Amino acid sequence: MLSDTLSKGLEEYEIGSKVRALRLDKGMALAQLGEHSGLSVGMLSKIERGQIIPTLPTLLRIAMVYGVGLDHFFTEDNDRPLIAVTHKKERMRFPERQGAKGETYFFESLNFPATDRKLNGFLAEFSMKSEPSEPHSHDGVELIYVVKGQLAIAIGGEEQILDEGDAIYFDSQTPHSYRRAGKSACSALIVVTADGE
Amino acid sequence: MLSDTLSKGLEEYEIGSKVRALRLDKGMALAQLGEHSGLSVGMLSKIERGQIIPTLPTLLRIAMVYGVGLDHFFTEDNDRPLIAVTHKKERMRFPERQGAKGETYFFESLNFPATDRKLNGFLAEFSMKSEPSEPHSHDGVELIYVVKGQLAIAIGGEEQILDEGDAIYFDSQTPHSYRRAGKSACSALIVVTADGE
DNA sequence: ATCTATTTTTCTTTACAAGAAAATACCTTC
DNA sequence: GAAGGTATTTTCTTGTAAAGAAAAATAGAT
Repeated sequence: MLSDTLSKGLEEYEIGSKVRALRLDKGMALAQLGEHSGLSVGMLSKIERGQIIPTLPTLLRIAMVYGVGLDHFFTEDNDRPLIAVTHKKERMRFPERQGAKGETYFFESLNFPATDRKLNGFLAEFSMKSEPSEPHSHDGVELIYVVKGQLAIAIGGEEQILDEGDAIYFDSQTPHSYRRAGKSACSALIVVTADGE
Repeated sequence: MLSDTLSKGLEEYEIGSKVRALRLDKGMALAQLGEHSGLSVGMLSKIERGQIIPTLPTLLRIAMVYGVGLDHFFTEDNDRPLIAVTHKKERMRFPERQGAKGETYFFESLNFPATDRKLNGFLAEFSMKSEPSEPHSHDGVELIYVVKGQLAIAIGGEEQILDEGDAIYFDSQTPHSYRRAGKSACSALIVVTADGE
Protein backbone atom coordinates (compact mmCIF):
# COMPACT_ATOMS: atom_id res chain seq x y z
CA MET A 1 0.00 0.00 0.00
CA LEU A 2 0.87 3.62 -0.18
CA SER A 3 2.42 4.21 3.18
CA ASP A 4 4.48 1.12 2.59
CA THR A 5 5.83 2.47 -0.60
CA LEU A 6 6.75 5.70 1.05
CA SER A 7 8.52 4.27 4.02
CA LYS A 8 10.47 2.09 1.66
CA GLY A 9 11.61 5.20 -0.07
CA LEU A 10 12.64 6.62 3.23
CA GLU A 11 14.61 3.57 4.17
CA GLU A 12 16.81 4.13 1.21
CA TYR A 13 18.21 7.14 2.97
CA GLU A 14 19.39 4.82 5.73
CA ILE A 15 19.00 7.45 8.37
CA GLY A 16 19.44 4.93 11.14
CA SER A 17 22.66 3.55 9.78
CA LYS A 18 24.03 7.02 9.43
CA VAL A 19 23.21 7.83 13.03
CA ARG A 20 24.87 4.65 14.16
CA ALA A 21 27.88 5.34 12.00
CA LEU A 22 28.27 8.76 13.56
CA ARG A 23 27.97 7.38 17.04
CA LEU A 24 30.35 4.46 16.65
CA ASP A 25 32.75 6.70 14.86
CA LYS A 26 33.13 8.66 18.06
CA GLY A 27 33.15 5.52 20.15
CA MET A 28 29.98 6.51 21.92
CA ALA A 29 27.41 4.34 23.63
CA LEU A 30 23.71 4.83 23.25
CA ALA A 31 23.59 6.16 26.78
CA GLN A 32 26.12 8.87 26.06
CA LEU A 33 24.33 9.96 22.94
CA GLY A 34 21.20 9.93 25.01
CA GLU A 35 22.74 12.30 27.53
CA HIS A 36 24.05 14.71 24.98
CA SER A 37 20.89 14.74 22.95
CA GLY A 38 18.37 14.41 25.75
CA LEU A 39 16.82 11.38 24.11
CA SER A 40 16.13 7.99 25.61
CA VAL A 41 18.39 5.08 24.82
CA GLY A 42 15.52 2.89 23.82
CA MET A 43 14.38 5.28 21.20
CA LEU A 44 17.86 5.81 19.88
CA SER A 45 18.19 2.08 19.50
CA LYS A 46 14.99 1.97 17.53
CA ILE A 47 16.03 4.84 15.34
CA GLU A 48 19.37 3.33 14.53
CA ARG A 49 17.75 0.09 13.46
CA GLY A 50 15.14 1.82 11.37
CA GLN A 51 12.37 0.67 13.63
CA ILE A 52 11.00 4.15 13.95
CA ILE A 53 11.39 7.24 11.84
CA PRO A 54 12.58 10.11 14.00
CA THR A 55 10.84 13.42 13.80
CA LEU A 56 12.86 16.27 12.48
CA PRO A 57 13.33 17.93 15.86
CA THR A 58 14.65 14.63 17.20
CA LEU A 59 16.93 14.11 14.27
CA LEU A 60 18.21 17.62 14.67
CA ARG A 61 19.16 16.92 18.28
CA ILE A 62 21.26 14.04 17.14
CA ALA A 63 22.76 16.06 14.33
CA MET A 64 23.78 18.79 16.73
CA VAL A 65 25.66 16.35 18.94
CA TYR A 66 27.91 15.49 16.05
CA GLY A 67 28.01 18.95 14.56
CA VAL A 68 26.49 17.97 11.26
CA GLY A 69 23.61 19.48 9.36
CA LEU A 70 20.42 17.65 8.61
CA ASP A 71 21.60 17.34 5.06
CA HIS A 72 24.06 14.78 6.33
CA PHE A 73 21.26 12.26 6.51
CA PHE A 74 19.74 13.01 3.16
CA THR A 75 22.60 13.56 0.80
CA GLU A 76 23.81 10.69 -1.23
CA ASP A 77 26.79 8.87 0.09
CA ASN A 78 29.98 10.02 -1.47
CA ASP A 79 30.63 7.92 -4.48
CA ARG A 80 33.50 5.58 -4.68
CA PRO A 81 36.33 6.38 -7.07
CA LEU A 82 35.39 5.64 -10.62
CA ILE A 83 36.64 6.33 -14.06
CA ALA A 84 34.46 6.55 -17.09
CA VAL A 85 35.51 7.34 -20.63
CA THR A 86 33.47 8.13 -23.68
CA HIS A 87 35.19 7.82 -26.99
CA LYS A 88 34.04 10.03 -29.77
CA LYS A 89 33.49 7.26 -32.26
CA GLU A 90 31.36 5.25 -29.91
CA ARG A 91 29.03 8.00 -28.98
CA MET A 92 25.51 8.37 -30.22
CA ARG A 93 24.43 11.68 -31.57
CA PHE A 94 20.81 12.56 -31.76
CA PRO A 95 19.10 15.54 -33.31
CA GLU A 96 17.29 17.90 -31.03
CA ARG A 97 14.08 19.07 -32.55
CA GLN A 98 12.97 22.64 -32.48
CA GLY A 99 9.19 22.70 -32.63
CA ALA A 100 8.11 21.85 -36.15
CA LYS A 101 10.85 23.87 -37.74
CA GLY A 102 13.33 21.06 -37.96
CA GLU A 103 16.55 20.32 -36.20
CA THR A 104 18.37 23.19 -34.66
CA TYR A 105 21.32 21.30 -33.41
CA PHE A 106 22.77 17.91 -32.76
CA PHE A 107 23.16 16.78 -29.28
CA GLU A 108 25.76 14.36 -28.13
CA SER A 109 25.60 13.11 -24.61
CA LEU A 110 28.91 12.16 -23.08
CA ASN A 111 27.21 9.24 -21.50
CA PHE A 112 29.47 8.00 -18.80
CA PRO A 113 28.42 4.53 -17.71
CA ALA A 114 28.15 5.51 -14.08
CA THR A 115 25.15 5.98 -11.92
CA ASP A 116 26.32 8.31 -9.23
CA ARG A 117 28.10 11.01 -11.08
CA LYS A 118 28.30 14.64 -10.21
CA LEU A 119 28.89 16.05 -13.65
CA ASN A 120 27.16 15.57 -16.93
CA GLY A 121 28.72 16.44 -20.22
CA PHE A 122 27.13 17.23 -23.54
CA LEU A 123 28.58 18.17 -26.83
CA ALA A 124 26.20 20.35 -28.73
CA GLU A 125 26.68 20.89 -32.43
CA PHE A 126 24.81 23.74 -33.98
CA SER A 127 25.21 22.73 -37.56
CA MET A 128 21.86 23.59 -39.05
CA LYS A 129 19.62 26.57 -38.65
CA SER A 130 20.43 29.24 -36.18
CA GLU A 131 17.19 29.46 -34.33
CA PRO A 132 17.45 29.55 -30.59
CA SER A 133 16.79 26.40 -28.64
CA GLU A 134 13.89 26.26 -26.28
CA PRO A 135 14.69 28.14 -23.08
CA HIS A 136 15.03 25.74 -20.21
CA SER A 137 16.15 25.74 -16.63
CA HIS A 138 17.17 23.12 -14.13
CA ASP A 139 19.06 22.64 -10.93
CA GLY A 140 22.79 23.12 -10.71
CA VAL A 141 25.31 25.22 -12.49
CA GLU A 142 26.57 25.11 -16.02
CA LEU A 143 29.88 25.65 -17.70
CA ILE A 144 30.03 26.03 -21.43
CA TYR A 145 33.13 26.09 -23.54
CA VAL A 146 32.91 27.01 -27.17
CA VAL A 147 34.93 24.49 -29.11
CA LYS A 148 34.25 25.83 -32.58
CA GLY A 149 32.51 28.78 -34.14
CA GLN A 150 30.45 31.36 -32.38
CA LEU A 151 27.68 30.67 -29.94
CA ALA A 152 24.98 33.02 -28.81
CA ILE A 153 23.65 32.22 -25.43
CA ALA A 154 20.68 33.89 -23.82
CA ILE A 155 20.50 33.75 -20.06
CA GLY A 156 17.50 35.29 -18.39
CA GLY A 157 16.79 37.40 -21.44
CA GLU A 158 20.31 38.76 -21.92
CA GLU A 159 22.04 37.42 -24.95
CA GLN A 160 25.78 37.15 -25.23
CA ILE A 161 28.03 36.16 -28.06
CA LEU A 162 30.80 33.74 -27.26
CA ASP A 163 33.71 33.28 -29.58
CA GLU A 164 35.66 30.15 -30.11
CA GLY A 165 37.59 29.43 -26.93
CA ASP A 166 35.35 31.52 -24.76
CA ALA A 167 33.68 30.06 -21.76
CA ILE A 168 30.74 30.98 -19.63
CA TYR A 169 29.55 29.95 -16.21
CA PHE A 170 26.07 30.47 -14.85
CA ASP A 171 23.33 29.18 -12.63
CA SER A 172 21.22 26.68 -14.54
CA GLN A 173 18.12 27.82 -12.75
CA THR A 174 18.08 30.93 -14.84
CA PRO A 175 16.27 30.08 -18.05
CA HIS A 176 18.72 29.85 -20.89
CA SER A 177 18.84 29.00 -24.57
CA TYR A 178 21.49 28.70 -27.24
CA ARG A 179 21.77 29.42 -30.90
CA ARG A 180 24.47 29.57 -33.48
CA ALA A 181 25.79 33.06 -33.88
CA GLY A 182 28.22 32.82 -36.74
CA LYS A 183 27.69 31.62 -40.28
CA SER A 184 29.69 28.46 -39.93
CA ALA A 185 28.96 25.47 -37.76
CA CYS A 186 29.40 25.81 -34.07
CA SER A 187 30.02 23.27 -31.37
CA ALA A 188 30.28 23.66 -27.65
CA LEU A 189 30.91 21.53 -24.66
CA ILE A 190 28.28 21.84 -21.97
CA VAL A 191 29.08 20.65 -18.49
CA VAL A 192 26.36 20.67 -15.89
CA THR A 193 26.41 19.59 -12.30
CA ALA A 194 24.11 16.68 -11.67
CA ASP A 195 21.05 16.93 -9.45
CA GLY A 196 22.70 16.38 -6.04
CA GLU A 197 22.61 20.12 -5.64
CA MET B 1 14.36 26.38 26.78
CA LEU B 2 15.72 23.43 24.96
CA SER B 3 12.84 22.56 22.70
CA ASP B 4 12.63 26.18 21.76
CA THR B 5 16.22 26.31 20.73
CA LEU B 6 15.77 23.24 18.66
CA SER B 7 12.73 24.30 16.77
CA LYS B 8 14.44 27.56 16.03
CA GLY B 9 17.25 25.61 14.52
CA LEU B 10 14.80 23.77 12.37
CA GLU B 11 13.20 26.92 11.15
CA GLU B 12 16.47 28.00 9.70
CA TYR B 13 16.12 25.29 7.14
CA GLU B 14 12.98 27.00 5.94
CA ILE B 15 11.37 23.81 4.87
CA GLY B 16 8.03 25.47 4.43
CA SER B 17 9.35 28.19 2.20
CA LYS B 18 11.09 25.64 0.08
CA VAL B 19 7.91 23.67 -0.36
CA ARG B 20 6.07 26.79 -1.31
CA ALA B 21 8.78 27.80 -3.71
CA LEU B 22 8.58 24.44 -5.43
CA ARG B 23 4.85 24.66 -5.70
CA LEU B 24 4.63 28.21 -6.99
CA ASP B 25 7.44 27.52 -9.37
CA LYS B 26 5.21 25.03 -11.12
CA GLY B 27 2.20 27.29 -10.80
CA MET B 28 0.40 24.82 -8.63
CA ALA B 29 -2.35 25.45 -6.13
CA LEU B 30 -2.44 23.81 -2.74
CA ALA B 31 -5.29 21.64 -3.94
CA GLN B 32 -3.26 20.29 -6.83
CA LEU B 33 -0.31 19.52 -4.65
CA GLY B 34 -2.76 17.89 -2.30
CA GLU B 35 -4.02 15.62 -5.05
CA HIS B 36 -0.61 14.60 -6.26
CA SER B 37 0.74 14.02 -2.80
CA GLY B 38 -2.37 12.70 -1.12
CA LEU B 39 -2.15 15.33 1.58
CA SER B 40 -4.82 17.73 2.73
CA VAL B 41 -4.71 21.34 1.66
CA GLY B 42 -5.01 22.57 5.20
CA MET B 43 -1.95 20.72 6.29
CA LEU B 44 0.02 21.81 3.29
CA SER B 45 -0.84 25.37 4.13
CA LYS B 46 0.40 24.86 7.65
CA ILE B 47 3.58 23.24 6.49
CA GLU B 48 4.37 26.00 4.05
CA ARG B 49 3.97 28.62 6.74
CA GLY B 50 6.07 26.71 9.22
CA GLN B 51 3.13 26.16 11.50
CA ILE B 52 3.82 22.46 11.70
CA ILE B 53 6.88 20.41 11.04
CA PRO B 54 6.04 17.67 8.59
CA THR B 55 7.07 14.13 9.30
CA LEU B 56 9.63 12.65 7.00
CA PRO B 57 7.12 10.40 5.22
CA THR B 58 5.00 13.45 4.56
CA LEU B 59 7.90 15.51 3.37
CA LEU B 60 8.93 12.68 1.11
CA ARG B 61 5.52 12.68 -0.53
CA ILE B 62 5.94 16.31 -1.38
CA ALA B 63 9.47 15.78 -2.57
CA MET B 64 8.34 13.02 -4.90
CA VAL B 65 5.79 15.27 -6.56
CA TYR B 66 8.54 17.60 -7.63
CA GLY B 67 11.11 14.94 -8.29
CA VAL B 68 13.56 16.18 -5.73
CA GLY B 69 15.33 14.32 -2.97
CA LEU B 70 14.88 15.07 0.68
CA ASP B 71 18.26 16.74 0.62
CA HIS B 72 16.60 19.53 -1.29
CA PHE B 73 15.10 20.76 1.95
CA PHE B 74 18.21 20.49 4.05
CA THR B 75 21.03 21.60 1.85
CA GLU B 76 22.14 25.18 1.86
CA ASP B 77 20.27 27.45 -0.41
CA ASN B 78 21.48 27.40 -3.94
CA ASP B 79 23.50 30.45 -4.69
CA ARG B 80 21.83 33.26 -6.43
CA PRO B 81 21.90 33.41 -10.19
CA LEU B 82 25.16 34.59 -11.54
CA ILE B 83 26.78 34.70 -14.88
CA ALA B 84 30.45 34.86 -15.50
CA VAL B 85 32.17 34.87 -18.85
CA THR B 86 35.80 34.53 -19.75
CA HIS B 87 36.75 35.63 -23.18
CA LYS B 88 39.66 33.93 -24.79
CA LYS B 89 41.54 37.08 -25.65
CA GLU B 90 41.31 38.44 -22.14
CA ARG B 91 42.59 35.37 -20.45
CA MET B 92 46.01 34.96 -18.98
CA ARG B 93 47.99 31.95 -19.88
CA PHE B 94 50.79 30.83 -17.69
CA PRO B 95 53.33 28.09 -18.21
CA GLU B 96 53.28 25.20 -15.83
CA ARG B 97 56.74 24.09 -14.90
CA GLN B 98 57.72 20.50 -14.85
CA GLY B 99 60.52 20.09 -12.31
CA ALA B 100 63.67 21.47 -13.83
CA LYS B 101 62.98 20.09 -17.23
CA GLY B 102 61.17 23.11 -18.51
CA GLU B 103 57.58 23.79 -19.35
CA THR B 104 55.41 20.87 -20.18
CA TYR B 105 52.27 22.71 -20.93
CA PHE B 106 50.52 25.99 -20.79
CA PHE B 107 47.75 26.44 -18.39
CA GLU B 108 44.86 28.75 -18.88
CA SER B 109 42.50 29.23 -16.02
CA LEU B 110 38.97 30.12 -16.99
CA ASN B 111 38.87 32.49 -14.10
CA PHE B 112 35.31 33.36 -13.48
CA PRO B 113 35.04 36.40 -11.27
CA ALA B 114 32.75 34.71 -8.79
CA THR B 115 33.33 33.53 -5.30
CA ASP B 116 30.80 30.84 -4.76
CA ARG B 117 31.18 28.77 -7.80
CA LYS B 118 30.77 25.09 -8.03
CA LEU B 119 32.83 24.45 -11.10
CA ASN B 120 36.29 25.43 -12.13
CA GLY B 121 37.48 25.34 -15.68
CA PHE B 122 40.97 25.11 -17.08
CA LEU B 123 42.21 24.97 -20.57
CA ALA B 124 45.42 23.02 -20.72
CA GLU B 125 47.61 23.27 -23.74
CA PHE B 126 50.28 20.65 -24.14
CA SER B 127 52.35 22.39 -26.76
CA MET B 128 55.88 21.55 -25.69
CA LYS B 129 57.47 18.37 -24.48
CA SER B 130 55.41 15.34 -23.82
CA GLU B 131 56.52 14.50 -20.34
CA PRO B 132 53.79 13.68 -17.91
CA SER B 133 52.68 16.31 -15.45
CA GLU B 134 53.18 15.78 -11.76
CA PRO B 135 50.57 13.37 -10.43
CA HIS B 136 48.18 15.18 -8.16
CA SER B 137 44.91 14.58 -6.41
CA HIS B 138 42.28 16.74 -4.83
CA ASP B 139 38.68 16.72 -3.76
CA GLY B 140 35.85 16.50 -6.21
CA VAL B 141 35.40 15.00 -9.60
CA GLU B 142 36.89 15.89 -12.92
CA LEU B 143 35.67 15.96 -16.47
CA ILE B 144 38.12 16.33 -19.28
CA TYR B 145 37.31 16.92 -22.89
CA VAL B 146 40.02 16.72 -25.50
CA VAL B 147 39.66 19.73 -27.74
CA LYS B 148 42.62 19.06 -29.99
CA GLY B 149 45.19 16.36 -30.49
CA GLN B 150 45.70 13.32 -28.34
CA LEU B 151 46.00 13.29 -24.60
CA ALA B 152 47.39 10.55 -22.43
CA ILE B 153 45.99 10.57 -18.97
CA ALA B 154 47.17 8.38 -16.14
CA ILE B 155 44.73 7.76 -13.35
CA GLY B 156 45.86 5.68 -10.44
CA GLY B 157 48.66 4.16 -12.50
CA GLU B 158 46.53 3.21 -15.50
CA GLU B 159 47.24 5.26 -18.57
CA GLN B 160 44.69 5.86 -21.26
CA ILE B 161 44.91 7.56 -24.61
CA LEU B 162 42.16 9.98 -25.46
CA ASP B 163 41.59 11.14 -28.99
CA GLU B 164 40.26 14.46 -30.07
CA GLY B 165 36.64 14.70 -29.00
CA ASP B 166 36.98 12.03 -26.36
CA ALA B 167 36.02 12.73 -22.80
CA ILE B 168 36.77 11.19 -19.47
CA TYR B 169 35.22 11.43 -16.05
CA PHE B 170 36.86 10.40 -12.81
CA ASP B 171 37.22 11.02 -9.14
CA SER B 172 39.86 13.64 -8.55
CA GLN B 173 40.99 11.94 -5.40
CA THR B 174 42.69 9.31 -7.45
CA PRO B 175 46.14 10.63 -8.32
CA HIS B 176 46.29 11.60 -11.96
CA SER B 177 48.62 13.17 -14.46
CA TYR B 178 48.50 14.17 -18.09
CA ARG B 179 50.86 14.23 -21.02
CA ARG B 180 50.66 14.81 -24.70
CA ALA B 181 50.25 11.57 -26.59
CA GLY B 182 50.43 12.57 -30.25
CA LYS B 183 53.09 14.42 -32.12
CA SER B 184 51.15 17.58 -32.60
CA ALA B 185 49.97 20.01 -29.99
CA CYS B 186 47.17 18.99 -27.74
CA SER B 187 44.69 20.98 -25.77
CA ALA B 188 42.00 19.88 -23.37
CA LEU B 189 39.32 21.44 -21.28
CA ILE B 190 39.44 20.41 -17.66
CA VAL B 191 36.41 20.93 -15.51
CA VAL B 192 36.59 20.18 -11.82
CA THR B 193 34.02 20.53 -9.11
CA ALA B 194 34.97 23.07 -6.48
CA ASP B 195 35.56 22.18 -2.87
CA GLY B 196 31.94 22.14 -1.59
CA GLU B 197 32.19 18.37 -1.18
C1' DA C 1 29.47 -18.78 36.75
C1' DT C 2 28.66 -13.89 38.11
C1' DC C 3 28.84 -9.23 37.57
C1' DT C 4 29.10 -4.96 34.32
C1' DA C 5 28.02 -2.56 30.34
C1' DT C 6 25.39 -1.98 26.28
C1' DT C 7 21.70 -2.84 23.47
C1' DT C 8 17.10 -4.42 22.53
C1' DT C 9 12.38 -5.22 23.66
C1' DT C 10 7.83 -4.42 25.67
C1' DC C 11 4.42 -1.54 27.20
C1' DT C 12 2.38 2.92 28.04
C1' DT C 13 1.77 7.60 27.32
C1' DT C 14 1.28 11.67 24.91
C1' DA C 15 2.45 15.00 21.63
C1' DC C 16 1.51 16.55 17.36
C1' DA C 17 0.86 15.74 12.60
C1' DA C 18 -2.98 14.99 9.66
C1' DG C 19 -7.77 15.44 8.03
C1' DA C 20 -12.50 17.67 7.50
C1' DA C 21 -14.91 21.43 7.10
C1' DA C 22 -15.88 26.11 7.94
C1' DA C 23 -14.12 30.83 7.57
C1' DT C 24 -11.44 34.24 5.67
C1' DA C 25 -9.03 36.53 2.19
C1' DC C 26 -8.37 37.46 -2.82
C1' DC C 27 -9.66 38.32 -7.22
C1' DT C 28 -12.72 38.93 -11.25
C1' DT C 29 -16.86 40.23 -13.49
C1' DC C 30 -21.14 42.11 -13.70
C1' DG D 1 -20.50 47.76 -4.56
C1' DA D 2 -22.41 43.11 -4.57
C1' DA D 3 -21.99 38.48 -6.15
C1' DG D 4 -19.48 34.56 -7.26
C1' DG D 5 -15.56 31.66 -7.65
C1' DT D 6 -10.97 30.24 -6.35
C1' DA D 7 -7.25 29.84 -3.19
C1' DT D 8 -5.66 29.99 1.30
C1' DT D 9 -6.03 29.98 6.18
C1' DT D 10 -8.10 28.72 10.47
C1' DT D 11 -10.39 25.83 13.94
C1' DC D 12 -11.34 21.65 15.93
C1' DT D 13 -10.97 16.75 16.35
C1' DT D 14 -8.86 12.39 15.90
C1' DG D 15 -5.44 8.74 15.23
C1' DT D 16 -1.03 7.37 14.81
C1' DA D 17 3.39 6.68 15.81
C1' DA D 18 7.21 8.75 18.25
C1' DA D 19 9.13 9.03 22.76
C1' DG D 20 10.04 7.49 27.49
C1' DA D 21 10.55 4.08 31.44
C1' DA D 22 11.76 0.02 32.84
C1' DA D 23 12.62 -4.70 32.29
C1' DA D 24 14.78 -8.39 29.39
C1' DA D 25 18.33 -9.94 26.61
C1' DT D 26 22.79 -9.99 24.69
C1' DA D 27 27.44 -9.70 24.97
C1' DG D 28 32.07 -9.25 27.36
C1' DA D 29 35.16 -9.54 30.75
C1' DT D 30 37.12 -11.33 35.13
